[in-house]
Amino acid sequence: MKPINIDNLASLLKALGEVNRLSLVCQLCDCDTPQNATCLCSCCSVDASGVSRHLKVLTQEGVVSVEKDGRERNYSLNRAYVAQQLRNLADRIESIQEAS
Amino acid sequence: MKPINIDNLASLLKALGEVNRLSLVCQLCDCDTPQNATCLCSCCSVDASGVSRHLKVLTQEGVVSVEKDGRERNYSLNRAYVAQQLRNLADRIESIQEAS
DNA sequence: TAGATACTTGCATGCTTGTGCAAGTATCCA
DNA sequence: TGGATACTTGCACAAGCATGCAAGTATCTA
Repeated sequence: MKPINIDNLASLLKALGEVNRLSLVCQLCDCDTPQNATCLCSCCSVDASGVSRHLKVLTQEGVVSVEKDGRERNYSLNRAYVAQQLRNLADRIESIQEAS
Repeated sequence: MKPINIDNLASLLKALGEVNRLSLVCQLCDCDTPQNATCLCSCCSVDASGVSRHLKVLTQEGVVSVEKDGRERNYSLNRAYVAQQLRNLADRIESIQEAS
């Protein structure tokens, strides 16, 4: 079983553990193309500056990626990375470890 | 795909997204028998009252279960539940949704 | 019964975090 | 060039959260 870096994992989970940020992630789940910040504003109850800040946190944690296009920033979900982190923890939780 | 209740999931992730709480969870991962609070104190850098409060949060979120035995409380990880929640989100994140 | 052990809880404190507003930067287009 | 659009950032503020200490409750044991 892979070792888990608790600090890193905790900050990823913390990033996902805020309602508006999780809403942003779920919104991006449902899109097969990158979305800009204005579009993403519609799914959560904060103003544009709040969304900007939430997206910054998600970017820093590797949850989303940004691509600049003119005056827009297009965000896409790092599906494989986030899913892998979650599954890694799920695996660790479900299987009793060897004391090794 | 199962619908996800964002509020509930966010509070579960928030509960897991604190370093000391995640340490407690990882500690419980490695135990095949319930552990009491004193024993769990060793794995995180807070005093007994802090551990007590963290375990309370984890209990309220369904992450762990308590069983009282005399003056001790024995905690065990709700492995199936937590793993399922994490995998459910991972599935949702990895598969592009139908607009349906 | 008295003291020890296991855990919880009230209180105070300091740090972090989410938020809106207003101002700022960058880019587009007429 | 000048205004509109897209996004970010500084500031202020309120609320939330983690923490230790000290006191409290519950249970055990000598």
